[in-house]
Amino acid sequence: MSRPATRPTSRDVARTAGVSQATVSLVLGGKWRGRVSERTAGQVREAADALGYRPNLAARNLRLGSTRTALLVVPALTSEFFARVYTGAASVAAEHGFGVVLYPSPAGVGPATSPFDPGRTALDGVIASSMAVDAPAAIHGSLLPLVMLDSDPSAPGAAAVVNLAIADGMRGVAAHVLELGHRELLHLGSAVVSWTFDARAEALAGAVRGAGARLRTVRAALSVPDAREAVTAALAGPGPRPTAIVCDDDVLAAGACKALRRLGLRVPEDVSVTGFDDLALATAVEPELTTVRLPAERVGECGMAALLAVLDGRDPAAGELGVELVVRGSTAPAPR
Amino acid sequence: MSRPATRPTSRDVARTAGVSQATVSLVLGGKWRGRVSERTAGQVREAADALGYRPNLAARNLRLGSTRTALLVVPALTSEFFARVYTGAASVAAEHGFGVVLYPSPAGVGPATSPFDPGRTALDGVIASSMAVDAPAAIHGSLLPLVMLDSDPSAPGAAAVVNLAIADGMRGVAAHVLELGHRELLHLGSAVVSWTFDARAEALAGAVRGAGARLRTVRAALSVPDAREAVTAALAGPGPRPTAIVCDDDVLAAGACKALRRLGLRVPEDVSVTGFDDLALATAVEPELTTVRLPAERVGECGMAALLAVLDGRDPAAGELGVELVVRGSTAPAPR
DNA sequence: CTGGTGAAGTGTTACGTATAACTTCCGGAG
DNA sequence: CTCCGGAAGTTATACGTAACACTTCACCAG
Repeated sequence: MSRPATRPTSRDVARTAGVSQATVSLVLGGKWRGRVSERTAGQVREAADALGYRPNLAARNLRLGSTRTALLVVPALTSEFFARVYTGAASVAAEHGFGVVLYPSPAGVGPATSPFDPGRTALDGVIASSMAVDAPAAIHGSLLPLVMLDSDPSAPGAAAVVNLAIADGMRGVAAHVLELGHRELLHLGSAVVSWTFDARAEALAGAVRGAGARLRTVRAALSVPDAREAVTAALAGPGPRPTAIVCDDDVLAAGACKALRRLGLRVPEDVSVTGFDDLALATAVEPELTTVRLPAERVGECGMAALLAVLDGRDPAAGELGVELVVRGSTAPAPR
Repeated sequence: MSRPATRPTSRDVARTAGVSQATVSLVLGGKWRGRVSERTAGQVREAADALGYRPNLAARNLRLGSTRTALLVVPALTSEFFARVYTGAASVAAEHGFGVVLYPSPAGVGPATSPFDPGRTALDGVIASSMAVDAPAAIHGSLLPLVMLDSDPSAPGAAAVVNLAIADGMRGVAAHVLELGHRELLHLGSAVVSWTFDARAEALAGAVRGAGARLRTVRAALSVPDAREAVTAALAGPGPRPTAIVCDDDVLAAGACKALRRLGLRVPEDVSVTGFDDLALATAVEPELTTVRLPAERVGECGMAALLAVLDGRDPAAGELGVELVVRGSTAPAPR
C-alpha cells in the first residue's frame, strides 16, 4: 500500500467513501443539512481523515471566484503601528471568514517606484496604509478594490479612505508645548514624504504661526541614529537654541533625546521633546515620551470593514478617527 | 459600448485580437519565440492592454499546480529580527520568481494553540521561524513542505532546519562578562518558551557553571515594562546584588536598564547589562547595549533557499550560521 | 509530382472544486 | 392504486488558464 506522490483530491475521498465527489463537497463544505444522511456524512469525514485530505485552495478559489483574502500594504514591518493596524484588520477579517496577507512595500513610500507586486497570490482587495500619494496608481493597475489608510483623502482610485485626526493631534502637541512657555521650537520632521507626515508638519506650522513662537524644521530618516545626527547638526548651527523639539514620530524623538544627552543637555529640564504615535519605544526610553496616541487597531478595523463593504457593493462608511495627547516626562516648562 | 461588470478573461482578449485563446496564452506567457508571428503577438498585446486584462491568478495557480508562493510564519511582527528574516527570504524568493507572504502566528509561540491558519491563500511551502516546539505538528497538517528557522534541529516534520550558533553567542557573552570580573550574575530570560531561548539559557548556565560564578534566573515577557518589573522585583529580593544582568534579548535588556536607573544604579558603572539580537533598540537606548548580532537576513536567505531545494526535490543544504559579539557601552569591569 | 519540413496557429483537454439540476426511492394521502 | 413530495444522492457543468497534439499551408528537395 504505497501512497501516491500527489495530494489526494475530493474525488479520491469520494472513491474511498463509496460516494460521489459532489457528496464529498457537500459534506466537507458543511451544507448538507437534509441533503446527506448522518451516516454517509460520517463515512465521508472518516475517509477524508484517513487520506489526510486538504482541499486544493487554488481550485476552490477559482470555482468561487473569490479568495476571501485581502492584502495589507505597509511601508515598513518593524513599526508596531502597522503591526497593530494588521491586528485590527485581521480580527475584523476573521469575523467574516477573510484572511489578511501582508506586503511590505520594498521601496518604502518613495514616489517613482512601483510598490506593488504581490506575486501570484490571488486576492479580493487591497488595503494600503500610509503610502505615498502616487501609490494608488500602481495598485490600481491590479484592478482590485482599494482602501487607503492614513492617507490623502483625495487619493484618486481609492474606494474609501480611513483617516486619523492627525492635524488635531499635532495641534494638541503644539498647544501643550506653547502652554509650557516654549517659544523657540525645532520641528524634527520625517525625510520620508507621505500624507501623514505632511499633515503633521502643516498642522504644527499652522498652530505655531499665530502664537508668537519661532519654528525651525529639519528632517531625518525614521531611525534613531539618523535623527540623532540631524538634531546634533541642527543644534550646532547658529541662532538661538530651541527649548523644545517637536518630532513627527517617536523614533525621531528617541534620537533627539539621545543627541541632547550627548550634548550634555537634560530632557526635559533644558529641552522638552515630543513624539508621535505612542509606540512601545515611547515608554522604553528615559524619560518617557510625551506623544500622541493613535488608535492603530481601529484604523485596521475600519479599513477592513470598509473593504468588506466595497466588496459587498455597499457604501463604505467614511470618517476620521480621533487621537489622544499623552503627556509624560519628556516635556516641562521652558527654562527661563 | 458599456463595459461588462466582470473582469476580462484571456478569451475576451482572444476575441478582440481575432485569435484563439491558446495564442493569447502563448504570447502573454512569453513562450512564443517561433510559434507566433511578431505581428500577431503585437495585436494580442495591444488587445490585452486595451481591455486592461489581468490574468486570473486562481486559475493560473490551479492549472500550474503551484503558486510560487511561500508562507513565512513568525511569532511577532514588530521585531525587526523577523523583518530582516523576511527581507532575506523575499530577496532569494524573488530571484526564483517566488513571492513570500507573512503570517504572524496570533497566539505567539505558546503550546496548545494551533498557530496556523493562512486562510484561503494557496501556498507551495512554509517557513516557520523561532516557533514553539509543537508548532511543526500543526503546520504539518497542511501537508506543505516545512522549513524551520532558529528552532530545535530535531523538530519532527521539518524538511530542513536553518539554525544560528545561539550557544556560541551566549558563551561569548558569558566569557566577556566573566572576563570583566563579574561573579554575581542575573539571567533575565524570556517567559516565552522556544528553542532559541532555551538554547540561550542553557548555554549561559553551562558557561557560568565551571567559572566559580553565581547565576540566578528570572523571566519576563518580551516587553520593556515587563522586563523592568521583573528586574525591579529581583533586585528587591534578599541575597547579594548582581553586578551583571545577562538578558535573552535586547528588549529585556532595555527594560533592565530602565529598572536599574529607577533604582538609582548606573549602567555600566554599578551594573553591567547585555542584550541579544542587536536590534535597533540596542543603539537607541543609553548606554548602547553590548549584545550579540544575528545574521537575520542570511537566516531568511538560507531558509528560502532550503525550501526551494525541497520543492525542487533536491537535498536542502544544512548548516549553522555564525553570530558575533558586539561590545558597546553597557558592560564594564565589575565594581570592587 | 511526391514527400518532407518548419512556421503559424487552433482545438481540446485537464487542473479540483462547488453547485444547479436531475434522478431515484419510499412512505403516506387521496 | 395513483400520485405527490421529501430525503438522499448523483450527474454534469463551469470557473480561466496552460500546454499537448493536431491541422493547415507554403516552400523546397528529390
